Amino acid sequence: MPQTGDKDGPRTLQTVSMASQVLMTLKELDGAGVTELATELDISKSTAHIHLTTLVENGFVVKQNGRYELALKLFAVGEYVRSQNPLYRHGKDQVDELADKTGQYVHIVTEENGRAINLYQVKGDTSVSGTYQTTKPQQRDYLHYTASGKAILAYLPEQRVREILNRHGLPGRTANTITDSEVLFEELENIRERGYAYNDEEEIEGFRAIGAPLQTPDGDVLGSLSVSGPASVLQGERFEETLPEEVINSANIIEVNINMSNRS
Amino acid sequence: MPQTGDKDGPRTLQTVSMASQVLMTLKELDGAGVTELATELDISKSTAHIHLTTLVENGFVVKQNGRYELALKLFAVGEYVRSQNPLYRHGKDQVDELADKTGQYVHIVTEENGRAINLYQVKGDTSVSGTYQTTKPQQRDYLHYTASGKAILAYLPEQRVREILNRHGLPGRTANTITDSEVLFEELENIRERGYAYNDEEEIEGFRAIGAPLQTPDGDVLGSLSVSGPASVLQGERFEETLPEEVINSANIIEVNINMSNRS
DNA sequence: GAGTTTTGTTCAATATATGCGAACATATAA
DNA sequence: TTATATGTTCGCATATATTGAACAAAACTC
Repeated sequence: MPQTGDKDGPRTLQTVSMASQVLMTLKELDGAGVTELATELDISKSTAHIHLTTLVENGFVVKQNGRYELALKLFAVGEYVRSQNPLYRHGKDQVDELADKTGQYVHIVTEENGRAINLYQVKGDTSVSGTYQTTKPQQRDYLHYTASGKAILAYLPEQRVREILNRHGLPGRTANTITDSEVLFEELENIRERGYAYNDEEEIEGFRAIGAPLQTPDGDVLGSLSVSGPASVLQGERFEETLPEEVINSANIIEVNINMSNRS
Repeated sequence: MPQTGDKDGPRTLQTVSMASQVLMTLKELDGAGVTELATELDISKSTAHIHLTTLVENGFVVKQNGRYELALKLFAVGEYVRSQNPLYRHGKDQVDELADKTGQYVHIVTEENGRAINLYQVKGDTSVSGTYQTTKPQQRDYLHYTASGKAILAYLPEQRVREILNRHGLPGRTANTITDSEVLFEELENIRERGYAYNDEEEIEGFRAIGAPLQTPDGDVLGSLSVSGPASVLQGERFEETLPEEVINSANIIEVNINMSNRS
């Protein structure tokens, strides 16, 4: 059958799509052997083999003690991609500064294909130490249960928000996670009125956050800046006045930095 | 002709190799349009187009204001790859600590396909501020003109070192860069005797470094740990005694951490 | 803001690269 | 050692990638 029944929309190269799946499967499985991969993707061993060989030849996969694993080249490429990102380039210093000032976690987040990408994060020195950073950083990257994510959603065209919800849904995480789209839209309305977003233990029990959007002069969201920490610290006036102000301030500075760099 | 004249060694999927080239070309060009890419890779516009479309479908490329660029998904994948790396997992904390202690730059470096990969780096607070970090971090990643790189080469089997030299050569950077392979092999001998490597302005004028290998109990090199800073600071007893000791100490701790995690 | 050039996208046809299974090779287990 | 699983190579049939040409949409130009 030509171009398998998939309703892929545009015509695509199946071999390349398979190669992409191979990469993502190696990520899922933390590396794999030929047979394992073939089973997982439901292809023949020979096909799995030639895919892996090709990816090795191109440096995206390495064969390490008998297993095929994603290569560090991907890390190098990824670093390049981040370094090209304007939000990262012009926001990094402010993140460092804000983390210093607040002592909490500070993140710069952006959105791609409806998912959150953590461009840069720093742990201020009064924020939870002792709580170990899990090795798998929570790259679970939904937008609806973080302050950064909601700050982005709030300033995205409603149409796009609906698309994202259809695509990714609103999975729950804690008792406070917003899992109903009507509730979410009300929340986004509140965020727009307020100018920044709260996360009140919606992702992790005991963790709160404040997130402000980063926008272009004509109102497009580029991403967001957030501060997060234990609910015991982010509370009272600090949570309602001081921190929001500081986050907004830093966000404004980043916005200015970006605009400056766009003038020639 | 089946499998074009290329002497690729093993049989590979040309479509996938082309897709890889597309990705790397987008990196080289900092993004490109369809025609530009087609010209660069000497393929038809339609082929370039379907490749790009496929990579977009798979999330590795995004179309941003009319140009195709590498997607942040690659950054996310790259972060995952790094997080899986034992050297990073068990070395990061030591890097932070050593940067604190010395006040200089500290790097953890490893090798892949004969090139250096900077797994993690931190700038201690007394190291050059004012000198701006260039936006393109010097991911030029040759092994022969850095302390980290030479520390790795010194403990790699000579056969592999020769392969690497054949593959990548010994391009010069400063007046001090070693560009002759015989000189390099002598230097590697010295490093083995000493137990650590020096970089005396071989990469950047005015910059020195000290690098120690990170090895498994049976002598395989996993990577290296290095401290670097201005030649005006890295000099005298500090350069010859104190810092080497501190680097070696930290390196040993990392080695132990890794071994611990391999038991059971 | 019409005309012109460049760039992006779609399509049908054909040659060819891809995916498969079977056979062989190598590694691991019993 | 034999047995079992895993990895690798090969030839073949057929699905599929590449192409050029035609069309569409931008982007300049004046």
